[in-house]
Amino acid sequence: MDYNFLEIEPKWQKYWSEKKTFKAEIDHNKPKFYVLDMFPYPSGAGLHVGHPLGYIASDIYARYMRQRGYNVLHPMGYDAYGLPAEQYAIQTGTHPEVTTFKNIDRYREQLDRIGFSFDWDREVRTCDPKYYKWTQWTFIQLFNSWYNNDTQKAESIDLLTVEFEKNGNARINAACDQHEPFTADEWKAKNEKEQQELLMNYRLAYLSDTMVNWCPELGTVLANDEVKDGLSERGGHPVERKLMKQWSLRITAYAQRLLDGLNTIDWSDSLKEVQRNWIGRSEGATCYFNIKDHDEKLEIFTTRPDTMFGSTYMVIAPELDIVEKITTPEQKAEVKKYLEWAKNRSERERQSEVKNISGIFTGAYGINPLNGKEIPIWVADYVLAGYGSGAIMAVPAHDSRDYAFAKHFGLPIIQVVSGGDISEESYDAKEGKMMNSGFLNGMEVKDAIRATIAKIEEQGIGYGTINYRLRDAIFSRQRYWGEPFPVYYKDGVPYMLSEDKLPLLLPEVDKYLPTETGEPPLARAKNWTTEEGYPLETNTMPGFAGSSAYYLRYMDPHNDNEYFSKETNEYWKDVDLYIGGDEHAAGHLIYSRFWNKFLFDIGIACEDEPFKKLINQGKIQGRSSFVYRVNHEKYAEYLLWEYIKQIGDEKKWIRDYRDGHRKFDFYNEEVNLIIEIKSQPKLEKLESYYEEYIKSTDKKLLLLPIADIIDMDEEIMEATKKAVENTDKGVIFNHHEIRPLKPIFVSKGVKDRKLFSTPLHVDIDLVENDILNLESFVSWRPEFNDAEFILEDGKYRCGYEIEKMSKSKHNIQNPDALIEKYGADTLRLYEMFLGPLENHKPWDTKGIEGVFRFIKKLWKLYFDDEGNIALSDAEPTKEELKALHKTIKKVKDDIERFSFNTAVSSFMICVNELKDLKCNKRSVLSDFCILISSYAPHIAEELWSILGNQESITYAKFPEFKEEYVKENDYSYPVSFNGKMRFKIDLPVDMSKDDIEKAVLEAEEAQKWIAGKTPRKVIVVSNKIVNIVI
RNA sequence: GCCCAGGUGGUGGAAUUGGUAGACACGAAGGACUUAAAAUCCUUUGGCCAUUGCGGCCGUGCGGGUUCAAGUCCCGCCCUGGGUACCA
Repeated sequence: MDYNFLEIEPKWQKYWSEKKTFKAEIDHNKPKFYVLDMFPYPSGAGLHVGHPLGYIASDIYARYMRQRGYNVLHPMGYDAYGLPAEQYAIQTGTHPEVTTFKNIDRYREQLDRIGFSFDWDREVRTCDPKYYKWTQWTFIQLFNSWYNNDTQKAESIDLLTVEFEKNGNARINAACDQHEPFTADEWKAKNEKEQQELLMNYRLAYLSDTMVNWCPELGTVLANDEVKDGLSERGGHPVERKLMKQWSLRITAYAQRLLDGLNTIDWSDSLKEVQRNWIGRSEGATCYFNIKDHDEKLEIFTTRPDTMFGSTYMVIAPELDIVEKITTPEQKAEVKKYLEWAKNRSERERQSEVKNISGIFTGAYGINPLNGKEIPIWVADYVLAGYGSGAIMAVPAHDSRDYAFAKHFGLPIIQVVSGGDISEESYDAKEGKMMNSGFLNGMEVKDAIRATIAKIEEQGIGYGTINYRLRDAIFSRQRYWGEPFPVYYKDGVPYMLSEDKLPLLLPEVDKYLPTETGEPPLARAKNWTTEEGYPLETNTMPGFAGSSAYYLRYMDPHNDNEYFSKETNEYWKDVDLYIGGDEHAAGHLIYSRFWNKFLFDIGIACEDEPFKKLINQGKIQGRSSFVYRVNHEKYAEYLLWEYIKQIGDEKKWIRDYRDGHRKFDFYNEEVNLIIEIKSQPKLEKLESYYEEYIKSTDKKLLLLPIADIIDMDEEIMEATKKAVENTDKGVIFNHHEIRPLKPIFVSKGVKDRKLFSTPLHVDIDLVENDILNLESFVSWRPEFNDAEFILEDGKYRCGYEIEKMSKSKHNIQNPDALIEKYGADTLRLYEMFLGPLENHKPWDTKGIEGVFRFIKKLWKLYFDDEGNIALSDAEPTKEELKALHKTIKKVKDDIERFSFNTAVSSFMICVNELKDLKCNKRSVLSDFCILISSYAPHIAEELWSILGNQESITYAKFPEFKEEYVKENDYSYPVSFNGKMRFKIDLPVDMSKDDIEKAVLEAEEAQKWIAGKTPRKVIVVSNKIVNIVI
């Protein structure tokens, strides 16, 4: 019987699906284990080989844990809202749901062919009303909550209003935009609208005028993590700053908890680092500086209060209102000009520009509270309005930006921390003793920071504080294809729908574009109002809304009364293993943690952190192939240059490309060489053109007519020749190597190829081992029918480069084709064998053959030469047991430390050994079958049934490792001399160190190296190594 | 600039706690079987020198150091990839 994966694989996929083998149900007799993949956005292109990488790894882990006796939850679903389907809808009128569902079907089909052990009964789609009902529900809860900094958790807004009635806001310490104190009476005096407006400052989901990233091209705002380098992450369109009324989530309230939580979870250091940077905590002090001749104070934030004595000027961000208030009449005009200029610079301009130093003096002076010195106040756009208070005390001696600014405008620089030279650059390190700093002198920086904070607190002019870079998450999108907000407006004030009205269904619209008046597409919906006629919100939620808590919904996906039941949540708790790409490090993974913490606060979720262990699988990159097309012009130049090298000293020659005319490509003192190219004067002008030029120069003229290799009219050619011959200075140069006008491709190794050819992507299917199939190439690109190929050793060798997989690069590897050729088991094993899961690695199909050979070898262990099942019930030999148990240990260890690639090689080693031992023992092969079943489930199921089992191998017990089978009597000691391994000697494992030393020194080989000398030292490490120092 | 990860044969990678560097594969070369091809099997395969066998020297980006012993630890550099950027 041959290994026929085309038959085996669909057979077992059908079996699993029919028997619901992977259905997970609460079972209190078993420990739970939750393995989750980041659910995919179903794009139109389908899966390529990079997608399943993480899914295969998580599937192996899930299957392994089932065999270890865990109750495994391993669900899959779809992140179904997204821009591509909407863009397609705008172009074609097709409802995004139609496109999305079609893509989902295609994804499902592809996923099914790889043999994943998902519990498909739990599938969720974010665009399903039954699902987004709970996204809307959570939004209502966020709206109805505020964050209490005293208790460090979200609390009900109703309790807050009760407190306002009683005491005003005096005793409330909230994460809040409201700083003005008010009394209970003042609160009660407010009308409904005013109260609502005030409460908006407290709510965790709030509506406000916010500076947003507006993308005109996409017609929507974007979150900070959706903008890269001033361009939209999707589509790469320009993004500008704009003030708009938008829903936001007060994620900043959770900044400290999001930071602290990182210490409790098992994520990679680099990923935690990304999150820490994104949150951007900095400790420092807030301090108020008096302004000379003004009642106003200037609030500043600094992380270096210790350097306050070194502050020689202050800077305010141009956006701040206080600028106008304090500017002196003399400076008014200048400042106004500057503010105007700063305002009109777009965000992208500001970012892409080489750091220009700009700023203007306001005429006002601040007073340094520690030494009473008057220091000038400047306006400059290197200070950002959005961070801290938008104003700084500048300490040029110890901050590089202040330093550059001070140097530029000639402001004083005073060193206050010793230990660095500030003549060329600032000394930013927090090390050294204080100087020029009054009461701080002689202190270490750390102590000085503490002392300064104590001092300003004592004087009541400041306090120690913490700032975060994290911004609130803007939650409105002006799009159609997203969750509608459960919000209506009464008198311009937003109210939540009652929960029994959920889900608020996404309405039908005639077009998916904004309205003529610029309103979002939902404004096109008919009767988009409540029953009472109040208008509904026309924005929709962003992509991260639906993906922020899908892992919780998997626990109880069909529950229409609750998000998920308490029972299911308390059983499944949190995700034990989460696998996905690192592109979500700053977006999804922060939002999810925030969302989860909020649900935890309101008592819905029982765990504070959602993802205990997280692994980022690396991207699989494509390996593009290239052919090198000769650029005729450059080639001619190259040949010419080679010629020059032959005739003389090339150093005297200059290559010139000026004016883009490329008339005088090479020249020296006596001669101009001209390469005549396509773009030349009209025929009638040509003769006079050259004659004029020739007259104007004393030099000799060497003309290279390359009409025979580029399109040059014969007449023009003649005219050119004539022009040259009319003078006595002209020479016509003909190079014998110049080739006819045809496309030319040079093989990779041809000398100086880079100088005259340009690489061109070639479809990877036309290339094998970097050798191009010329016939297929020409039929792929008929326009190169008459092309000439410059070969090496009779072959055309292609170049290659590792790049992102994409259609335009012709390097897409589709898993379907590989599954047809090798089967899903081989694909699974190969993707794991490629390298460590977390590495980015190039896809290269060369290696898949080796894995396929291995699978076939494994299959053959169960059969004799005639192809009949041949299994023996005899006792396994010592060697067979050793091979098996070595592998059991290795595979178990490797899976548990997520080293999937090394487990595959230990499978290979084991099969090689069993094959050499001609092992056909049922017990050994049976255990091995279980070992490999998580990696290659189809072949394992088939062999498992051949072994006589009736049930699926899914719940077979993972074999137990027995030390006794791998124990050896002897260990082969490597013996090294001065650290260099010289020979090996077999000695009993339990031999004493003294005896080992003796035995080694007496060994015949040892004598050669000792060479009569006395060893100075002998190091014996039991069952490891012996080192002799001579 | 700053932060993080990494640098090992022709290629992907292995070496888990400082203890035999290059496991396992790919590719390449040679051979067996075959009319031939495919498939399969066997041998060799880090570099250099020696080659009649024995062998020897060098070698984990570079330069130092610690150690009986360094791919692994420490110091200083170089390079690659990623994140981030007037965040005070």
